[in-house]
Amino acid sequence: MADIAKAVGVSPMTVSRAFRRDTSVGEVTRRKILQIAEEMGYVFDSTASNLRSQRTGFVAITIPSLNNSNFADTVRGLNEVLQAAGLQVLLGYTNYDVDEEERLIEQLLRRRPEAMVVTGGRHTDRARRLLKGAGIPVVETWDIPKSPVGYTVGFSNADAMSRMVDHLQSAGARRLAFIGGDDKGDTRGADRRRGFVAAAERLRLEYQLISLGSPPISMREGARAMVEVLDARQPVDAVICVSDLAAFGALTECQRRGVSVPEEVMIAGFGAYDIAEVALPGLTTMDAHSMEIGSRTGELLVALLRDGTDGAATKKVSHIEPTLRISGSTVSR
Amino acid sequence: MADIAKAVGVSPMTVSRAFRRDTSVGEVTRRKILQIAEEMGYVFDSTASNLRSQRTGFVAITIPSLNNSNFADTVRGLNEVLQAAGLQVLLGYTNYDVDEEERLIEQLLRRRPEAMVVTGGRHTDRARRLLKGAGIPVVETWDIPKSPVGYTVGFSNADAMSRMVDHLQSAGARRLAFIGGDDKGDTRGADRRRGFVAAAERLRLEYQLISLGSPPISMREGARAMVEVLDARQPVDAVICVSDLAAFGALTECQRRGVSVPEEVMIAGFGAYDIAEVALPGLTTMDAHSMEIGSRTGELLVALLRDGTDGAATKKVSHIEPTLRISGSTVSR
DNA sequence: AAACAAAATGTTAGCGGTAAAGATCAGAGA
DNA sequence: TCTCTGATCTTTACCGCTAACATTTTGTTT
Repeated sequence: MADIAKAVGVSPMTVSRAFRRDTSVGEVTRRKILQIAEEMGYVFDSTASNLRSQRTGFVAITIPSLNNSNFADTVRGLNEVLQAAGLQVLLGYTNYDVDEEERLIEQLLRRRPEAMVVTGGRHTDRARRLLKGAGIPVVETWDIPKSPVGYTVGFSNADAMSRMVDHLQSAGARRLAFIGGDDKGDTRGADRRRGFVAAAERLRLEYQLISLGSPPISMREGARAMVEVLDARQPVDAVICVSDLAAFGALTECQRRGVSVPEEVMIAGFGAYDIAEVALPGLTTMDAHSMEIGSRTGELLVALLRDGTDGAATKKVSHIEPTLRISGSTVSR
Repeated sequence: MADIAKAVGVSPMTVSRAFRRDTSVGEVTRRKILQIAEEMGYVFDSTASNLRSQRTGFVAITIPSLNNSNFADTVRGLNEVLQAAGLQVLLGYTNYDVDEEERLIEQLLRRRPEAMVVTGGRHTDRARRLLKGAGIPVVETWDIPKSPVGYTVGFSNADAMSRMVDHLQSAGARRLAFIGGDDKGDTRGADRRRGFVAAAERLRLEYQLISLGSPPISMREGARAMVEVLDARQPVDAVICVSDLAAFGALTECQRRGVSVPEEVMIAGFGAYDIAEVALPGLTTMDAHSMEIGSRTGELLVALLRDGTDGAATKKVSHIEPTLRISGSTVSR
């Protein structure tokens, strides 16, 4: 900046101002400064700016896995809003592990983000302490924790699954199976299972639980679990899967065996992946509005960072109600 | 740090040292410093460290879309390697637009990343200038550009598609169709089409090109394109799609109409998405090793950043040969 | 005990921007 | 003509850490 200042014949401070929109610099001067800067191949150095102004323009987010298109959609929704507002997303990847999450949160806080987004409501004590002590807005997504750290943008996985069971019951299913991962790490999956069990008992339906390995659950594993279900002694009327990927795997396994869906067995998924719409028959699923979770979080943060935390118009909890999408895999036309 | 130094009774420099592993601090002192820091709720400030040491630990990457699971896999592979090496990925999202890419590259360079990864080999002149002038390792991925900016980790999309055409010809196809997006932005898609056309002409096969809208191409659009193909006057033996998603859409459209695959029409995709393996019949596809592109890029960068650019053992171009995965959609069992 | 090497710690001076407050200047109004 | 105001620009100091170099402490050898 000093070099540019010398070349243009102004003070470095004026050059600094020229690179920001909000400040008062003569239009002629600004243009000349930017032009000379471009000619000199100068690229503004945010690291210095960040330090002095104590503002980084970072928003950090931790997600379990980028592999999962639901979370990828959330990141996409978030990034779209934040990138437009000039904020840079810092992405961290916990691999469904709360200890890894804690490490990651600390790493990310060192970068002095202006806000922090985490997936889910379960964290280590130290992670909670770090988040609370950071003095920045914190948003927990994809869940409605009992005792949230800060803001929440999400829904109840248990309730959503409960509604799915209601649907299957009204579609005529009496004997159910739930295909999901183990409890370790994936709280959302575990919540869905809880919701399933609660609803099945409430409605006095027979049910069984098929547990796969650790998440993320893929299509192949869904197919593998369906083998187990179909080979079991007691028959089932409907299978609910933690995700549409598993559900699609289950569906193909049925087709491979000539088991007709939904006549002999109904199949439901979760997440409204593309595959649910395109599969034949279409998969009944619960649309959690993954992308909207991200964009709503982004909008919340942009508002908070613009107006300050004391802005009146900020609810602590944004509920995003999942939408049940009924399709051919649970209802025959 | 000054506060901690006072509390422990050492100089701030020693505190600074205690937070880094490489430096010489007495084991007792270090432990005490870290303990007091934890008690005081201190979180290391990277922004200051970055400025003074002129090292940020950032690696920036631009990708067309996070929506596309191939690119998401690449980011995952990259992030896994870099996160393990203590580097933080800065993600930017170009939306298949070179002007947006240019803006993004400038934004990212302001953060002073230590390396930059871009997708594809087509950039604006200014973007090339920025990349070359940044004085950091640059890697272009998912392509083998004629005049690369720096390093390359990728493959020839045209050659890969050409091999796919060879396969279909040897499987008996004589009349082909190619389903892809328009040329704007998606160079990889355009390259695949070029490869298709070249191979079809080399083998003297009849062919037609079906163009969809702008990328990313989804399953639904694949189905829509297949309608066009099946309704057309001239029949085809085989359809090649730019991606497995479109191919799966095309497959379901065939099933909806009772057109048997591969007997009446063969279908091939690209990208080795999960769906290719699980679909019934399985989709013949070209595995571009998306995740390996990311992890290889990560390893290259870690090596470069450790040993410096002048390290002898660094080839400029890493070719990752795609693997043809033949499945039921092009060969009947 | 002297001599020396290695390990541990301290001192000084920035890294490249910008907050805060002050200085200058052109044009408007009295 | 003079004051005043807002726009434009400058001065000064410092953000929180660490490179580079200086110094002290500890341990080892003869």
